[in-house]
Amino acid sequence: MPELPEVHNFKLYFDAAATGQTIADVRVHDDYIIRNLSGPAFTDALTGRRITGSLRRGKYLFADLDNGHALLLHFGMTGDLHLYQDAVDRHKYERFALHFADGNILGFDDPRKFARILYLHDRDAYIREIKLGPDALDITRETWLDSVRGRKTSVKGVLLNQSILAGVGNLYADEICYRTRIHPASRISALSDDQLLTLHAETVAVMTYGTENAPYYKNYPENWFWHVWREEGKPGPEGVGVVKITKVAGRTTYYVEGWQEEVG
DNA sequence: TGTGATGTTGAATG
DNA sequence: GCATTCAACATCAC
Repeated sequence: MPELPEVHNFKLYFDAAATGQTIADVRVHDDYIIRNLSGPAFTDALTGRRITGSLRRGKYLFADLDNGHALLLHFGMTGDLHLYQDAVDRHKYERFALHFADGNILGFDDPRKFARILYLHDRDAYIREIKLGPDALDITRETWLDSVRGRKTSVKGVLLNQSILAGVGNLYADEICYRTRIHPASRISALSDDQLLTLHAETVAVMTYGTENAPYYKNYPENWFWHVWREEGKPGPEGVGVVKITKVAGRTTYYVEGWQEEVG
């Protein structure tokens, strides 16, 4: 689920469910995903706190607390939020839940346990520490060009690098490459400035479209590239080219041979 | 039964 | 120190 648009959706859900709420209790069922505190310490740190707001940057969602600290929610591959009132509605893979003073319960579900939950004393210091790049919705052309120049990796390797820009994941990266007709395995250094700017513009456009219209990947329009064209050897969209599956930057990658030309 | 999965990290290498 | 690559993480679903 969670690339930038999905996490944007989580933020909307979180704000409606949690902002302004006071945490009356925290129930931890499995503290594996809480990376810097034990379950009991996590409960101690959060109990009594009020949630004052949230900040999304890339795929990272930070909940701000009334003591100036913050709670990081990173959803990994399978993280999800679930608001409910009755304990019987708890989801099977809930790992912990915030119990609010008004009786509502916000569960954090994560079957695969790749999520990362951290209690942070200083949210901004943490963002600097992990060198999280500018949000993919906001990155300027100048910043993009500056941070991409001199790199030797693939186009897809750049798009997935959260220090260069935050928020693009594996599926959107393929979509962006398809739309720009750039082969994902092309060396970024082999692209012209025009191509780099096209890549930037399409990245922002796809992320913007996603946040506004398709916050959940299964709801994408039928003509979105990777959503439909996921079979090796199939003709590409509108009969152009042939769908190929390969690995780029360590991730399964779909592209259309004859439509996206590899350079460099 | 085996394989792959929307992500990140830390170790290894250049 | 920086850039890059890649296995590892834990578990489920097909």
